Amino acid sequence: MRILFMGTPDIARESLDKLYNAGYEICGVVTPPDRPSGRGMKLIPCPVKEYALEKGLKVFQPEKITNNTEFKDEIKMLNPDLVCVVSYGVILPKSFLKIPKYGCINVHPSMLPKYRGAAPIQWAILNGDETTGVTIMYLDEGMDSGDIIVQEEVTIDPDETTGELWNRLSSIGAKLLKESVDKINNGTVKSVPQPEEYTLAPMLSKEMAKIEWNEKNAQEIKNLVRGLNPIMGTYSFLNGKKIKFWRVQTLSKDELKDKVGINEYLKEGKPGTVLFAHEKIGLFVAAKDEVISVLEIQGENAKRMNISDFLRGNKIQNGEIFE
RNA sequence: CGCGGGAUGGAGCAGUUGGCAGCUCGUCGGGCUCAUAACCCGAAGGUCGUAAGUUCGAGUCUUACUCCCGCAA
Repeated sequence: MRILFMGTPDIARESLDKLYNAGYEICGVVTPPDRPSGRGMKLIPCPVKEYALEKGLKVFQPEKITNNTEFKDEIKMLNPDLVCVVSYGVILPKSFLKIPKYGCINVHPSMLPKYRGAAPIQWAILNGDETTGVTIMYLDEGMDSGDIIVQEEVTIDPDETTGELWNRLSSIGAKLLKESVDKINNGTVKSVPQPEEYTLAPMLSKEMAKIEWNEKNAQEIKNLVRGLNPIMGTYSFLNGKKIKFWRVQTLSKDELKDKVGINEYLKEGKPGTVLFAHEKIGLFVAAKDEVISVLEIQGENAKRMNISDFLRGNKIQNGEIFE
């Protein structure tokens, strides 16, 4: 079985590794072109390309796939039996999908048809879902709309971050992909069409990362923080400085009162107000309803650190306001 | 050569026009307390990222390098 692999990030790398180690012939690896990124605008190869180079696999980096006959001809020459796509980031045209004998299959980290699109893991956490999963499906011309081969559901821990869930789903995805390829290989594969009703998980936008204290309640803020960790982090301004929150917990005002006693801010602090700050106890900020306890934080030009370390060098007074 | 910030005891920070290296916390020893996010007394711990230069004298000024962070992608 000759497999052409297409993918970009680390979640894809794990799947590729699984197939490679299972002994399948990887006849080629397709990744997007290296783009200048990061500090200094250096060209940094994506994880999948890195892996492919390590293993001496043939790498293709087409600028585009639609209307790219040169690339399609190259792929036809490879004569792959199956194409496996994991987070490649581009919708493939029909003319490409028809090339491999067994078609193209995809690993999608959600329970399709829920969360079609670019950011299914992030949205599952942002929405505070209790479960999500991984789907292996055939690719068709739509976005994540093809027939389902297999799905596995997982529960989401209330404190789990996107990064943590991402890692778990990567492993499950790799496992399911390998099993699916096995079935295709021995001819026992079955698939069913997706139910009609679907939801989308669109790409995240930059603006989402700012905490709107007046609009979100404590649980929503917590979901935002863990949903954007470690993709971009959430931020808020304190005295004109951009502060990022990486990990927070929620608690009620009564619980905070039991912990630190009553003070004037706790009585009438508006959302965003620092209700209590102490290097040994923590940083507590008023949300619309309850209280946010900040556990991991990052100051301007600083690195991430736990709240105690941060408060040692950055004195925050009760009553200061995040906005 | 995309723009900018930073590197100072174990941790987080301050250090003014170059002139004995400081703060909070932690650590160790002692005291007080039923208790603590408590308090009191004492101690240890730094060749100030690396290399060179200016100077009587550099954490502080100049140059190069390494690593970290933010923006932008």
